[in-house]
Amino acid sequence: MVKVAYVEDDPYLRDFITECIQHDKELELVGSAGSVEEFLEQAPILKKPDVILQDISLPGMTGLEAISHLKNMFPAAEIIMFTIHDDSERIFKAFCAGANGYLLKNTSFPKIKEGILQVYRGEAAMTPSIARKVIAYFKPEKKPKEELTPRELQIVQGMVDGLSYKMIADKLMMSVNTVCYHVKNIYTKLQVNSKSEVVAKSLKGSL
Amino acid sequence: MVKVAYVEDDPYLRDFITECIQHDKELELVGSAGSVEEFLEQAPILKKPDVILQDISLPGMTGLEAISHLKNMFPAAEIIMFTIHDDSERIFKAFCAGANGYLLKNTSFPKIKEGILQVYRGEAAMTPSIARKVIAYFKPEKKPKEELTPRELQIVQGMVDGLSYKMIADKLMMSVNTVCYHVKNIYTKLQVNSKSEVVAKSLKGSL
DNA sequence: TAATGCCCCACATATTTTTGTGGGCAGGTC
DNA sequence: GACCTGCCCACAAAAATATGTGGGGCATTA
Repeated sequence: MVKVAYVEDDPYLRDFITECIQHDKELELVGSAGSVEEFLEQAPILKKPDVILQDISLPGMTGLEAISHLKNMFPAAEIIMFTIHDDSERIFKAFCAGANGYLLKNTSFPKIKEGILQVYRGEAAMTPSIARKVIAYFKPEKKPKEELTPRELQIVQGMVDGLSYKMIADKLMMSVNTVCYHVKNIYTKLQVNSKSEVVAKSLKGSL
Repeated sequence: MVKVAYVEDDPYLRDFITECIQHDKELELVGSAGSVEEFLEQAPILKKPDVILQDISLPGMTGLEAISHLKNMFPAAEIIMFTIHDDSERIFKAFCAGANGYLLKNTSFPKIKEGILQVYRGEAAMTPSIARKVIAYFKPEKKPKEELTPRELQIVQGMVDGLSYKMIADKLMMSVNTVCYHVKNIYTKLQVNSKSEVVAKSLKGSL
């Protein structure tokens, strides 16, 4: 039996989901609250949940803010965000904060259960359209208007690696003067004025 | 009918999956090959696939290398990687290269079909254990053994923003000498020797 | 009290980076 | 041929960075 807790301020939805959980042979409802504060109050007397289904829009503390508190109170519990919000910012914040699931509220209960079992098994659970946004994060940004030449890209890589011009020169078998020559062209193309700006731009923009 | 193509060198698996596709009322097999090269040869005479199921380990060109070629040949097609490989490097590369699905080979055909329909709808499809690895990417790395002080963090932010020491000094209302003082401490704590290394470390490690 | 950590500042010097000028070569295009 | 692009190199000088030394103040802790 997977022990599940659920934090949700909409009483109708909370009743519906808790009923479904209680009637499921593989799940056990161990807690339910209309706000994070209420749930954290109950926490000391609850069986420890394996999985917490966590709404985001709540009175008082938001579901996102709740994550670190929940992780403190129940270190072993998996957290699934359950919400109408599908913006990348919230998705990103939830996963960074420690959630391992993110389901939209139009998800059927069988799919919710599937997600609960997935995170319980150490996997992740996402509504497919959320997954799409997650992997969009990895897609390279549009290239700068003026592309860097192969040699320039090598210089940039040396910068990112923390090498001085002398070290880049040694590595690429050229003179320090040639490094300076390429650096100047790179600065013009990227519209920057310092080495650290190149590094920052490179690491942020996937050159 | 969703038009599906499948590239797979294992003939038994290819036969099994193609048979399943051919017998499914919602899917239409429009192509099948034992290697990328073979598939690209057939391409001009194929109906354009909506979804390409793409193995990674292949004779000749790998499935990862194939992605850009496939995107060129079939710009509108969605690509699902279908493979035994579950390492983060291949996952990362596949999504960066343009895939929107990544399913492991132990996935049942009904789940494969579900993934095909998901990407066809503009969503993403991932085996849940793959999804876990994807969101692990967002988890903050462990903090450095020695934490930076509040003032040091402000200096680091100035570096990341591409500011010179003089500009950081102006912004934080201190002298350039004080900036140098803090920079020196930062370098010792982070075990680096240059500004660009701090920037790189900061952007890679979520200080 | 002393020790420690954080913050602040000055000065000095060596090294590195930034920017400008000048020169050359090779390959491709018109 | 002339022109463009990319690559290579040198020299010069100003600015920025890196590193060392010395000094001070304040708060906390033993």
